[in-house]
Order: sequence, then structure tokens, then C-alpha cells
Amino acid sequence: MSANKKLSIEAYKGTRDFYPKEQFVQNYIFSVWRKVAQSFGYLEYNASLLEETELYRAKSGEEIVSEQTYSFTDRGGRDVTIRPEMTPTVARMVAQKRKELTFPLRWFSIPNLFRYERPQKGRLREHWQLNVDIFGVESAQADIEIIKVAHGIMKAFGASDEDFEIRINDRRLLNFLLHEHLGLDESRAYKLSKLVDKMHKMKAEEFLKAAAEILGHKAKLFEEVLYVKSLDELGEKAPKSTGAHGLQQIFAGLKAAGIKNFVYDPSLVRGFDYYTGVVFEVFDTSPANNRSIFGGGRYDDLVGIFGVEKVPGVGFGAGDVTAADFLQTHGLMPEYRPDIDLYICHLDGYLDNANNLADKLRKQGVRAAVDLTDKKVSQQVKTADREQIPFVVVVGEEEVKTGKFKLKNLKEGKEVEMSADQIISVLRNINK
RNA sequence: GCGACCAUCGUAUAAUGGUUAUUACGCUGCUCUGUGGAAGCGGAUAUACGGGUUCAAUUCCCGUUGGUCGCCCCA
Repeated sequence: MSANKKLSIEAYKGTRDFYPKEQFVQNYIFSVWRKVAQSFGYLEYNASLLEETELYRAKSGEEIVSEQTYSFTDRGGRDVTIRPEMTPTVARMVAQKRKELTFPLRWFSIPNLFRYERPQKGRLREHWQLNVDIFGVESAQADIEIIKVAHGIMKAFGASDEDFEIRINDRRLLNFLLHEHLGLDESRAYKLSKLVDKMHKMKAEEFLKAAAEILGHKAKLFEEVLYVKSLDELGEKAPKSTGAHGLQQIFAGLKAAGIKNFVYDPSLVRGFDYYTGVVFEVFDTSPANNRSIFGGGRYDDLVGIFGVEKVPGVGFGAGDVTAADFLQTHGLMPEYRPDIDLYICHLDGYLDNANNLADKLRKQGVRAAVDLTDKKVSQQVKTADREQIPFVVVVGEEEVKTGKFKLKNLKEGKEVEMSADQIISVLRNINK
């Protein structure tokens, strides 16, 4: 290594190092995700980080692929992209084995995803995302279940119904309103839907002005449907829309499941063009973090892009960064605890005895670390304290003679004398 | 890809175009050879990187890198 150019100690731009404390938070979030998904009977899958670039081109369009992904040509001349999202991958996997898979298919995954862009709040170059999807069910029953999983995750994080809100809309209803109600052509309808997607980021006057530019004299008709609070208010304006019918089923299903904190939001669009039915977003209601936490929707045409028969799908993706922000905002972050139960200190000449004790405890499932230094006992105990290890014992002449150890609880500062077997049973119970 | 702001010990900060760059917490050693948290006394550690202006730059200017926040985009 040359002396004039120091190797950087910083993590690559837009990525995070997970030191044990951050890894602890990450593990917690993953474990909640996994627990809830599995409780609904979803099976975990994964795939490679690498996909052929073509996979994303087919779905996302040239611009996103060339400007927002990590793409390269491999040694064999293939165009390769590091996955920026999981949905195309899972659609590909389903398409490939569609003949042998059993439907309804319930799958989840927690992949890390990459996008090449400017890092900012809640958006890094690498993040992890829970993907939950159900394939092979066309009816609203699958939509209801997916939203129940989303709701269940929030509850499992300890959130109350007041902490968040589920906003729901349906692309078919939106399209009906744009095309039938407003009578817009394809390009105006698209423009307006993109504008509606942004409406909450703009001032109301600005938004209406921009809408009026697209709509002309139809602006009034638009305002009639934009600010309704319920489907009933839409009433006769959307009688033939299958989207409206689907939403009614979903709302009834959620009510039946005891879920109350959802609303019909006619302005909800979501960015993806591939959604074909229901779209929803879990929204943080706290003024300190007032934004979408995650969302998803129905995509019945995605598997079909592989040239095979259609397989309907609905699902959502939830990011780890926004999940952590939510926990932080609402004081739901769990207290850090290292995955070590016991720190074993030793007096001069008793390291071997300390190691023997550790081995005995480990065989019974105790996670024990031995101080390998020749520091003074006070320093060894301090090391355990700094690492927030809950218990400590010191091995010396006395202990070796009697076979009794003083198990010290560092948080309470209390010591209890006991045998190795007793230590095992105490620490085992702590873990449960 | 575009724009704005920012960069001083591990963290949080102070100061200055000119001797040893401040303070707190943390870290470390000792007081204290079988037990962390208290106290006292010591100690180590910083002007992101590269260039320019200047007798002199941590300070002013430019660039790079990184961070933060918007825009674009949004799995």
C-alpha cells in the first residue's frame, strides 16, 4: 500500500455499515417482518442480487434502467443489473415454475436492493425491503389478506391504530374517473394521474392551477371527485367501475377483521405503472414523520410479460429505513441487548479454568465470552459493563476450590453465589 | 442527472489570517494486586483531501470526496 494515499475508512456512498448495535435493530425489524409473514402462512424465498438488465427494461423502461441502477457488462458480454426491486424477480420465478407451483401462492422475502441515485432522507443506495406477495387469486380476498398482513406488521411493531393510517384506492376506479367521468384521452389522463400522485407535496392552489391547465373547463368535475371522503359520496359517479366494487369488498373485509384505521383516498396513485387494481399505502400520522411508510398494490399483468399465461398477483414492499424511522418517531425502538449472556473474568493464572467453565456452560446453551487479557479484574468487569453484557463471574482460587461462583447482575449490581449448573438454569430463563 | 447548505479529537462543541487550537462527555493510566458505575490526579486523540491567494491558511478562494436537504425519480 502506498503511503501517500490513505485507504478510505468510510462506507461506500449511500450505504451503511451495520455495527452490532445497528445490526441489532436490523435483526429486530427483520424478525418482526418474518414472524408476521409466517403467521399468515407465507414462505420465504430469495434470489441472486444479479439479474439480466432486460428484466427491468421490459417492465420499467429505458430511463430507470440506464440512470438509476447499478448495471454492467459481464465478461461474457451479458448486460447485468444489481436488483433495484424484487417484484420482477419474483414474477420471473413464478413464471418459470407456474406449472408446478400450487396456488394461492404465498411468498415473502427480505432482499437488499440497490439504486444508483443521490442519497437523501429515507432513501439510500442500498436498503432492505420486506416483499410480501400472493399469487393466483383474482378476487378481493387476496387484497384484503395482503392489507391485513401490512396492518399486522404495524401492530407487531407495537404501533397503535392512531399511529398510522392505511390509505386505499383502486387504479381501475381512478381510470374510470379519468376516462369516463372526465372523458380524458390517454395522454391527459396519464399526466393528470402523475399530478394527483404529487398533490400532497404541493400547495392546494398550485395543484388546482396545474390541474386546470390539463383539464380546461372540466376542472370542476374533477374537484367533485377529488375531495370525497368515502365511496358513498362518489355514489352515481362510478356505478359501473369494477374498482369501486372491489373497494367496497375490501372495506367490508377489513371491517370484518376488526381493522378500523383505513380510509378511501381518491388521490392515491403510487408511482408504478404496473399496478392494475387496488393500491394502498401505510401512512405515518405523526406530524414529526408525516409520510408514507410503505405500500403496494395489485399487478395482474406482471407475470404475463414473460410470454406465459397471466398469473394475478398482489403484494407490497416495506423498507428497513422507513421502518426504523417509524419506530424512532413513535418511541417503539427496542432497547439494545447484546447476544451475550455472561462475561467470564479471571485472576492471574486462572484463564484455563475460566475457559473450562465457559465450555461447560456453552454446551448447555449459555452464550459465554471469556476475557482473554491479563488486565486487572476491575478492568475486565468494566469491559463487560461497556459491552452491556448482563452477567459476569470471576474465576479465581476460591471458585476453583469450592466450585461455587458469584454470578453478578451488572444492571442491578447484585451477586448471588451458585454452582455452574445453577448459572445455566438462571441464564437459560433470562433468554426466554 | 440538477440545485442549496455543510465538513475542527470517538461524540458534541469553542476560537483565530500569526507561538503549545478551547471545553465537556467518552477513552486511557494511576490512586485501587478479587469486581463496573463515584471522586481526585495524569495521558492520548482533530482543523476531510488536493490545489490557489498570502511573508503566514484551520480561517479566504477553487476543485475533489463525503454528509444533509430539496428537484428528478420512486422498487
